[in-house]
Amino acid sequence: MIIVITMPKLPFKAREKSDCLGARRSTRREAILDVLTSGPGHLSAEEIHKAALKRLPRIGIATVYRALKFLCGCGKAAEFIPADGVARYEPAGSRAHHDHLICTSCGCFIEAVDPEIERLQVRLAARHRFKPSSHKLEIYGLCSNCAGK
Amino acid sequence: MIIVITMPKLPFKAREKSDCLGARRSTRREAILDVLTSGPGHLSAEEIHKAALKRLPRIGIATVYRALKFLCGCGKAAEFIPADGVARYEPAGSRAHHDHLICTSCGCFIEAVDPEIERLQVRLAARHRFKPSSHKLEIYGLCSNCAGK
DNA sequence: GTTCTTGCAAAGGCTTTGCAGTTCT
DNA sequence: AGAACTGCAAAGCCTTTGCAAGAAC
Repeated sequence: MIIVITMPKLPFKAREKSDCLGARRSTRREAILDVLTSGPGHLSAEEIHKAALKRLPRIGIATVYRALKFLCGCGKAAEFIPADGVARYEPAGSRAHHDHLICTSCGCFIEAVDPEIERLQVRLAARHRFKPSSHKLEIYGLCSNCAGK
Repeated sequence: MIIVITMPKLPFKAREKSDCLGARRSTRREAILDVLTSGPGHLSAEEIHKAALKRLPRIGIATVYRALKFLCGCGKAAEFIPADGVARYEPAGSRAHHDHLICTSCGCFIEAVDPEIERLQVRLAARHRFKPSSHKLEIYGLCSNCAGK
Protein backbone atom coordinates (compact mmCIF):
# COMPACT_ATOMS: atom_id res chain seq x y z
CA MET A 1 0.00 0.00 0.00
CA ILE A 2 1.27 3.39 -0.99
CA ILE A 3 0.44 6.53 0.87
CA VAL A 4 0.91 9.54 -1.28
CA ILE A 5 -0.31 12.32 0.88
CA THR A 6 0.79 11.59 4.37
CA MET A 7 -1.29 13.24 6.99
CA PRO A 8 0.85 13.43 10.08
CA LYS A 9 -0.65 12.72 13.44
CA LEU A 10 -1.50 16.28 14.18
CA PRO A 11 -1.78 17.15 17.83
CA PHE A 12 -5.41 17.45 18.72
CA LYS A 13 -5.57 21.20 18.93
CA ALA A 14 -3.70 21.76 15.70
CA ARG A 15 -6.62 20.47 13.72
CA GLU A 16 -8.84 23.16 15.07
CA LYS A 17 -6.54 25.97 14.17
CA SER A 18 -7.12 27.57 10.85
CA ASP A 19 -3.50 28.32 10.08
CA CYS A 20 -2.62 24.72 10.81
CA LEU A 21 0.80 25.72 11.99
CA GLY A 22 0.41 23.66 15.10
CA ALA A 23 -1.19 23.77 18.45
CA ARG A 24 1.48 26.15 19.60
CA ARG A 25 3.63 28.78 18.12
CA SER A 26 6.84 27.22 17.00
CA THR A 27 9.79 29.22 15.81
CA ARG A 28 11.17 26.20 13.94
CA ARG A 29 8.08 25.46 11.95
CA GLU A 30 7.67 29.07 11.04
CA ALA A 31 11.28 29.28 9.98
CA ILE A 32 10.99 26.16 7.87
CA LEU A 33 7.86 27.36 6.19
CA ASP A 34 9.66 30.60 5.50
CA VAL A 35 12.67 28.82 4.03
CA LEU A 36 10.25 26.95 1.82
CA THR A 37 8.39 29.98 0.57
CA SER A 38 11.33 32.32 0.20
CA GLY A 39 13.86 29.80 -1.09
CA PRO A 40 14.50 28.61 -4.63
CA GLY A 41 12.07 25.69 -4.29
CA HIS A 42 12.54 21.97 -4.74
CA LEU A 43 14.81 21.75 -1.76
CA SER A 44 15.76 18.52 -0.10
CA ALA A 45 15.35 18.11 3.64
CA GLU A 46 19.08 18.50 4.05
CA GLU A 47 19.12 21.75 2.11
CA ILE A 48 16.21 23.04 4.12
CA HIS A 49 18.04 22.09 7.29
CA LYS A 50 21.12 23.95 6.16
CA ALA A 51 19.10 27.06 5.36
CA ALA A 52 17.23 26.84 8.66
CA LEU A 53 20.49 26.55 10.60
CA LYS A 54 21.40 30.07 9.54
CA ARG A 55 18.45 31.38 11.47
CA LEU A 56 18.27 28.84 14.26
CA PRO A 57 21.77 27.54 14.87
CA ARG A 58 20.67 24.59 16.97
CA ILE A 59 17.75 23.24 14.97
CA GLY A 60 18.02 19.51 14.40
CA ILE A 61 17.37 17.56 11.25
CA ALA A 62 14.63 15.57 12.99
CA THR A 63 12.75 18.77 13.65
CA VAL A 64 13.04 19.64 9.98
CA TYR A 65 11.59 16.30 8.93
CA ARG A 66 8.84 16.57 11.50
CA ALA A 67 7.96 20.07 10.41
CA LEU A 68 7.93 19.07 6.76
CA LYS A 69 5.58 16.15 7.40
CA PHE A 70 3.47 18.50 9.40
CA LEU A 71 3.36 21.17 6.72
CA CYS A 72 2.57 18.57 4.08
CA GLY A 73 -0.29 17.34 6.21
CA CYS A 74 -1.58 20.88 6.45
CA GLY A 75 -1.36 21.40 2.74
CA LYS A 76 1.19 24.16 3.23
CA ALA A 77 3.95 22.14 1.60
CA ALA A 78 4.16 19.36 -0.92
CA GLU A 79 6.63 16.54 -1.08
CA PHE A 80 7.71 14.85 -4.22
CA ILE A 81 10.25 12.18 -4.95
CA PRO A 82 12.18 12.43 -8.20
CA ALA A 83 14.16 9.68 -9.83
CA ASP A 84 17.05 9.91 -7.41
CA GLY A 85 14.75 8.89 -4.58
CA VAL A 86 15.50 11.91 -2.41
CA ALA A 87 12.41 13.83 -1.34
CA ARG A 88 12.09 17.48 -2.32
CA TYR A 89 9.74 19.98 -0.86
CA GLU A 90 7.98 23.00 -2.19
CA PRO A 91 5.45 25.40 -0.76
CA ALA A 92 1.90 24.48 -1.62
CA GLY A 93 -1.60 25.67 -1.14
CA SER A 94 -1.12 29.16 -2.42
CA ARG A 95 0.54 27.93 -5.56
CA ALA A 96 -0.90 26.26 -8.57
CA HIS A 97 -0.17 22.68 -9.47
CA HIS A 98 2.67 22.23 -11.88
CA ASP A 99 4.80 19.57 -13.43
CA HIS A 100 8.57 19.37 -13.52
CA LEU A 101 11.20 19.42 -16.18
CA ILE A 102 14.28 18.05 -14.48
CA CYS A 103 17.71 18.51 -15.96
CA THR A 104 19.81 15.39 -15.64
CA SER A 105 22.98 17.37 -16.11
CA CYS A 106 22.78 20.32 -13.74
CA GLY A 107 19.91 19.05 -11.63
CA CYS A 108 17.76 22.14 -12.01
CA PHE A 109 13.99 21.97 -11.85
CA ILE A 110 11.76 23.87 -14.22
CA GLU A 111 8.12 24.22 -13.34
CA ALA A 112 5.67 23.90 -16.17
CA VAL A 113 2.00 23.38 -16.76
CA ASP A 114 -0.04 22.47 -19.75
CA PRO A 115 -3.76 22.69 -19.07
CA GLU A 116 -4.43 20.39 -21.95
CA ILE A 117 -2.25 17.68 -20.48
CA GLU A 118 -4.06 18.09 -17.21
CA ARG A 119 -7.37 17.56 -18.96
CA LEU A 120 -6.15 14.55 -20.86
CA GLN A 121 -4.90 12.97 -17.67
CA VAL A 122 -8.35 13.12 -16.20
CA ARG A 123 -9.67 11.55 -19.37
CA LEU A 124 -7.05 8.84 -19.28
CA ALA A 125 -7.92 7.99 -15.70
CA ALA A 126 -11.63 7.94 -16.46
CA ARG A 127 -10.99 5.58 -19.33
CA HIS A 128 -9.63 3.10 -16.80
CA ARG A 129 -12.41 3.76 -14.31
CA PHE A 130 -9.77 5.24 -12.05
CA LYS A 131 -10.55 8.01 -9.61
CA PRO A 132 -7.51 10.29 -9.58
CA SER A 133 -6.59 12.31 -6.53
CA SER A 134 -3.19 13.58 -7.54
CA HIS A 135 -0.66 13.14 -10.23
CA LYS A 136 2.89 13.78 -11.02
CA LEU A 137 4.53 14.40 -14.33
CA GLU A 138 8.26 14.59 -14.58
CA ILE A 139 10.20 15.05 -17.75
CA TYR A 140 13.90 14.28 -17.55
CA GLY A 141 16.38 15.62 -20.03
CA LEU A 142 18.60 18.62 -20.63
CA CYS A 143 17.73 22.20 -19.86
CA SER A 144 18.49 24.80 -22.52
CA ASN A 145 21.70 25.73 -20.75
CA CYS A 146 23.09 22.22 -20.58
CA ALA A 147 21.87 21.21 -24.01
CA GLY A 148 23.86 24.08 -25.47
CA LYS A 149 27.13 22.79 -24.12
CA MET B 1 22.91 16.10 -10.24
CA ILE B 2 20.35 13.47 -10.92
CA ILE B 3 21.06 10.38 -12.91
CA VAL B 4 17.89 8.90 -14.25
CA ILE B 5 19.10 6.10 -16.38
CA THR B 6 21.98 4.51 -14.65
CA MET B 7 24.30 2.61 -16.91
CA PRO B 8 26.14 0.15 -14.73
CA LYS B 9 29.79 -0.47 -15.27
CA LEU B 10 29.37 -3.35 -17.63
CA PRO B 11 32.26 -5.76 -17.77
CA PHE B 12 34.21 -5.09 -20.91
CA LYS B 13 33.07 -8.09 -22.86
CA ALA B 14 29.43 -7.64 -21.94
CA ARG B 15 29.24 -4.57 -24.09
CA GLU B 16 30.13 -6.54 -27.15
CA LYS B 17 27.48 -9.16 -26.68
CA SER B 18 24.22 -8.52 -28.40
CA ASP B 19 22.02 -10.02 -25.73
CA CYS B 20 23.70 -7.88 -23.13
CA LEU B 21 23.14 -10.48 -20.49
CA GLY B 22 26.71 -10.25 -19.36
CA ALA B 23 30.12 -11.41 -20.33
CA ARG B 24 29.24 -14.85 -19.09
CA ARG B 25 26.22 -16.94 -18.73
CA SER B 26 24.70 -16.36 -15.35
CA THR B 27 21.86 -18.42 -13.94
CA ARG B 28 20.95 -15.62 -11.54
CA ARG B 29 20.64 -12.90 -14.12
CA GLU B 30 18.61 -15.14 -16.37
CA ALA B 31 16.34 -16.10 -13.51
CA ILE B 32 15.82 -12.50 -12.53
CA LEU B 33 15.04 -11.47 -16.06
CA ASP B 34 12.58 -14.32 -16.16
CA VAL B 35 10.93 -13.26 -12.91
CA LEU B 36 10.61 -9.83 -14.40
CA THR B 37 9.04 -10.91 -17.66
CA SER B 38 6.80 -13.62 -16.30
CA GLY B 39 5.76 -11.92 -13.09
CA PRO B 40 2.97 -9.45 -12.47
CA GLY B 41 5.21 -6.46 -13.08
CA HIS B 42 6.08 -3.46 -10.93
CA LEU B 43 7.90 -5.60 -8.45
CA SER B 44 10.23 -4.22 -5.82
CA ALA B 45 13.73 -5.61 -5.44
CA GLU B 46 12.60 -7.47 -2.37
CA GLU B 47 9.69 -9.08 -4.18
CA ILE B 48 11.96 -10.05 -7.03
CA HIS B 49 14.38 -11.52 -4.55
CA LYS B 50 11.61 -13.55 -2.95
CA ALA B 51 10.47 -14.87 -6.31
CA ALA B 52 14.03 -15.67 -7.34
CA LEU B 53 14.65 -17.58 -4.12
CA LYS B 54 12.08 -20.14 -5.18
CA ARG B 55 14.28 -21.09 -8.10
CA LEU B 56 17.68 -20.40 -6.63
CA PRO B 57 17.49 -20.94 -2.88
CA ARG B 58 20.78 -19.25 -2.12
CA ILE B 59 20.62 -16.14 -4.26
CA GLY B 60 21.45 -13.03 -2.29
CA ILE B 61 19.73 -9.69 -2.35
CA ALA B 62 22.93 -8.01 -3.50
CA THR B 63 22.93 -10.17 -6.58
CA VAL B 64 19.37 -9.13 -7.28
CA TYR B 65 20.26 -5.46 -7.06
CA ARG B 66 23.32 -5.96 -9.21
CA ALA B 67 21.38 -7.85 -11.82
CA LEU B 68 18.64 -5.24 -11.88
CA LYS B 69 21.13 -2.42 -12.37
CA PHE B 70 22.69 -4.50 -15.07
CA LEU B 71 19.43 -5.23 -16.84
CA CYS B 72 18.44 -1.58 -16.64
CA GLY B 73 21.75 -0.66 -18.22
CA CYS B 74 21.07 -3.08 -21.03
CA GLY B 75 17.61 -1.72 -21.59
CA LYS B 76 16.08 -5.04 -20.66
CA ALA B 77 14.49 -3.65 -17.53
CA ALA B 78 13.29 -0.28 -16.36
CA GLU B 79 13.36 1.13 -12.89
CA PHE B 80 10.94 3.63 -11.57
CA ILE B 81 10.42 5.16 -8.18
CA PRO B 82 6.87 5.90 -7.09
CA ALA B 83 5.80 8.13 -4.26
CA ASP B 84 6.76 5.68 -1.55
CA GLY B 85 10.39 5.94 -2.62
CA VAL B 86 10.85 2.22 -3.15
CA ALA B 87 12.12 1.31 -6.60
CA ARG B 88 10.00 -0.96 -8.80
CA TYR B 89 11.14 -2.80 -11.84
CA GLU B 90 9.49 -3.88 -15.01
CA PRO B 91 10.69 -5.57 -18.17
CA ALA B 92 11.56 -3.12 -20.90
CA GLY B 93 12.77 -3.04 -24.42
CA SER B 94 10.19 -5.32 -25.90
CA ARG B 95 7.38 -3.36 -24.32
CA ALA B 96 6.02 0.01 -25.16
CA HIS B 97 6.37 2.99 -22.92
CA HIS B 98 3.45 3.52 -20.60
CA ASP B 99 2.37 5.59 -17.69
CA HIS B 100 1.03 4.41 -14.37
CA LEU B 101 -2.21 4.71 -12.52
CA ILE B 102 -1.36 3.82 -8.96
CA CYS B 103 -4.03 2.91 -6.45
CA THR B 104 -3.32 4.43 -3.07
CA SER B 105 -5.60 1.95 -1.38
CA CYS B 106 -4.62 -1.48 -2.67
CA GLY B 107 -1.30 -0.47 -4.22
CA CYS B 108 -2.03 -1.91 -7.64
CA PHE B 109 -0.47 -0.45 -10.75
CA ILE B 110 -2.42 0.04 -13.95
CA GLU B 111 -0.49 0.67 -17.13
CA ALA B 112 -1.89 3.23 -19.45
CA VAL B 113 -0.89 5.28 -22.44
CA ASP B 114 -2.36 8.23 -24.18
CA PRO B 115 -0.53 9.09 -27.38
CA GLU B 116 -1.90 12.57 -27.23
CA ILE B 117 -0.42 13.17 -23.79
CA GLU B 118 2.88 11.89 -25.07
CA ARG B 119 2.78 14.41 -27.90
CA LEU B 120 1.82 17.26 -25.64
CA GLN B 121 4.69 16.45 -23.32
CA VAL B 122 7.13 16.91 -26.15
CA ARG B 123 5.46 20.20 -26.95
CA LEU B 124 5.60 21.29 -23.34
CA ALA B 125 9.30 20.53 -23.17
CA ALA B 126 9.98 22.33 -26.41
CA ARG B 127 8.16 25.36 -25.12
CA HIS B 128 10.76 25.56 -22.36
CA ARG B 129 13.64 24.84 -24.73
CA PHE B 130 14.11 21.60 -22.85
CA LYS B 131 15.45 18.49 -24.54
CA PRO B 132 13.56 15.55 -23.06
CA SER B 133 15.09 12.11 -22.83
CA SER B 134 12.53 10.34 -20.71
CA HIS B 135 9.48 11.09 -18.71
CA LYS B 136 7.29 9.64 -16.09
CA LEU B 137 3.63 10.20 -15.49
CA GLU B 138 1.99 8.80 -12.42
CA ILE B 139 -1.59 9.30 -11.44
CA TYR B 140 -2.45 8.44 -7.86
CA GLY B 141 -5.97 7.69 -6.75
CA LEU B 142 -8.38 4.82 -6.40
CA CYS B 143 -8.76 1.94 -8.80
CA SER B 144 -12.26 0.94 -9.80
CA ASN B 145 -12.24 -1.87 -7.26
CA CYS B 146 -11.27 0.30 -4.32
CA ALA B 147 -13.41 3.25 -5.36
CA GLY B 148 -16.45 1.00 -5.26
CA LYS B 149 -16.01 0.12 -1.63
C1' DG C 1 44.60 -19.01 -15.27
C1' DT C 2 42.18 -14.91 -15.97
C1' DT C 3 38.15 -12.41 -15.55
C1' DC C 4 33.48 -12.34 -14.26
C1' DT C 5 30.00 -13.48 -10.84
C1' DT C 6 28.23 -14.33 -6.25
C1' DG C 7 27.03 -14.52 -1.11
C1' DC C 8 27.76 -12.56 3.00
C1' DA C 9 28.38 -9.02 5.96
C1' DA C 10 29.29 -4.37 6.54
C1' DA C 11 28.60 0.18 5.35
C1' DG C 12 25.91 4.17 3.30
C1' DG C 13 22.34 7.54 2.71
C1' DC C 14 17.96 9.23 3.80
C1' DT C 15 14.27 9.23 7.13
C1' DT C 16 11.88 8.09 11.41
C1' DT C 17 11.54 7.25 16.35
C1' DG C 18 12.43 7.11 21.54
C1' DC C 19 13.33 9.77 25.12
C1' DA C 20 14.38 13.21 28.32
C1' DG C 21 14.56 18.06 28.66
C1' DT C 22 12.37 22.49 27.26
C1' DT C 23 8.78 25.66 25.97
C1' DC C 24 4.28 27.34 25.46
C1' DT C 25 -0.34 28.34 27.24
C1' DA D 1 0.52 21.68 35.52
C1' DG D 2 -0.27 19.67 31.14
C1' DA D 3 0.32 19.10 26.46
C1' DA D 4 3.22 20.22 22.66
C1' DC D 5 7.77 20.84 20.80
C1' DT D 6 12.76 19.93 20.36
C1' DG D 7 17.64 18.01 20.05
C1' DC D 8 20.24 14.15 20.24
C1' DA D 9 21.29 9.68 19.42
C1' DA D 10 19.76 5.38 17.96
C1' DA D 11 17.31 2.67 14.96
C1' DG D 12 15.04 1.56 10.39
C1' DC D 13 14.74 0.84 5.68
C1' DC D 14 16.35 0.36 1.14
C1' DT D 15 20.44 0.06 -1.50
C1' DT D 16 25.38 -0.31 -2.46
C1' DT D 17 30.08 -1.99 -1.69
C1' DG D 18 34.27 -4.83 -0.14
C1' DC D 19 35.99 -9.04 -0.18
C1' DA D 20 37.02 -13.76 -0.49
C1' DA D 21 35.19 -17.84 -2.64
C1' DG D 22 33.21 -19.87 -6.75
C1' DA D 23 32.09 -20.33 -11.74
C1' DA D 24 32.69 -19.54 -16.71
C1' DC D 25 35.45 -19.45 -20.61
